[in-house]
Amino acid sequence: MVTATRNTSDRKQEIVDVAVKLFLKRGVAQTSMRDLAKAIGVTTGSLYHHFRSKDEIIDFVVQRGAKSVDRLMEFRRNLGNVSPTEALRECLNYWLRHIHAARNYSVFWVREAHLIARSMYLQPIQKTTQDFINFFTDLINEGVKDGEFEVTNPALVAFNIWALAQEWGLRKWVRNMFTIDEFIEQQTGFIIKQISPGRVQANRMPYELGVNE
Amino acid sequence: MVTATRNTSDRKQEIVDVAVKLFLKRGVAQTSMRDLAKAIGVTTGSLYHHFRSKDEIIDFVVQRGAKSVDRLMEFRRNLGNVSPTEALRECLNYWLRHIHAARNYSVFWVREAHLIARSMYLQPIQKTTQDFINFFTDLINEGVKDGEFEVTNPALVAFNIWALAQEWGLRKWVRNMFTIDEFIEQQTGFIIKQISPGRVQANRMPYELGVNE
DNA sequence: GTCTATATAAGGATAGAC
DNA sequence: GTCTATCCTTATATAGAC
Repeated sequence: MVTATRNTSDRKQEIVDVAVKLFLKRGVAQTSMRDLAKAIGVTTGSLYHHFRSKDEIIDFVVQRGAKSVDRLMEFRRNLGNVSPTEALRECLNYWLRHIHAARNYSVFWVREAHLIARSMYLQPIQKTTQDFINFFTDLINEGVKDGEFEVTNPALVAFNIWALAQEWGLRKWVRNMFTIDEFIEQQTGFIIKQISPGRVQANRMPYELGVNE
Repeated sequence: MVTATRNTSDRKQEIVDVAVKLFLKRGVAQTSMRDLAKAIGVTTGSLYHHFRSKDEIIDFVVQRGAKSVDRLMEFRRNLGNVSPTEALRECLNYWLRHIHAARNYSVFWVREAHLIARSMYLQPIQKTTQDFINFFTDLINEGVKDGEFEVTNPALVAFNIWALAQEWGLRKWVRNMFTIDEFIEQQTGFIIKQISPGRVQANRMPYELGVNE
């Protein structure tokens, strides 16, 4: 460090960045203000100059993550008037890349939503999740109306997208198994195939359970 | 309570059961021995009579969860010589019902694997996950050999099964959206459709990305 | 087997010097 | 803006009585 003092917003940013890294690695509860200070190379006193409490740091991170679905919606609007299939492809690509690139910021707070359960954090987290499910449900419903998709329960597909994105962000072992490009390409293929019209004839169909019936 | 003292193994069981409930609800780190004692209606001194440490309680729970994949494999062996499609259907049904019924026991430690990261817990957790992925990968590969399935990357399908089961167990909001029966039936349909041979012709196929290519 | 009381450590937060 | 020093609370864990 060259100067004894620094720009406030720089330091604030640094605190948040390092905090997120530690939160993701060890969990929010297991990351103490002392740990955080040590990782940055300052003392706790300094931390409390920039943030009034640990909660305020957490809140800062949560608020940032909560904006991600808004950006997804904006992305979809900017696509303009494309077919539902193309919109779905593009949005899947956008979202999975977003989760991959920003996994430090976007994932930990979903994992820990219940652990840091206070209304202050829970409300934006629940809203974000709900917005996400609604967004993809609507998108798939458009395709159903156009006849491009055929699916009984669009919300379940939306849930599946949510689930696979979350797990991709959370689990390092998955990211070691596939590249992000493979992952996106094949998952997109799977999702599209799931909801494409036309029954796929399996060699046997031994049960009364029909597909999507 | 009728008697002042109780059977040791009963109490041990009770401690573990209540501990798991609290772990799932609030997280391991946020569950103190005081909380646990209070929830059971004893004092911490009593807890330490049955377990030498909090870690020993956690370990007990983790070990129990680690057995679940072994039972899945046993279930599959007992199915005998059925077609891969039927085996997949049955195993999916078995696993999702297991996760649903035992979600308190089977899910929390996967969520918190990184948070309680010590080699002592991590090793069985990683092994369990790996066994699970390998199990479904093998099962799908059988079907590919028989021509019942057609898929480039069976491990990715196995991952998807893992992901949707995990999220089902972890997220109450999903369980409010669907019944477990709906969930199993439709997810099974999705998975089978994903890996069934034959291209589904979408109305448009605007990209160079082929399905499973 | 369970209790009370307490040792010991760790974490959040603050006061005040520089 | 950062430091040192410290308060206060909570947590794990133990000792010893009943």
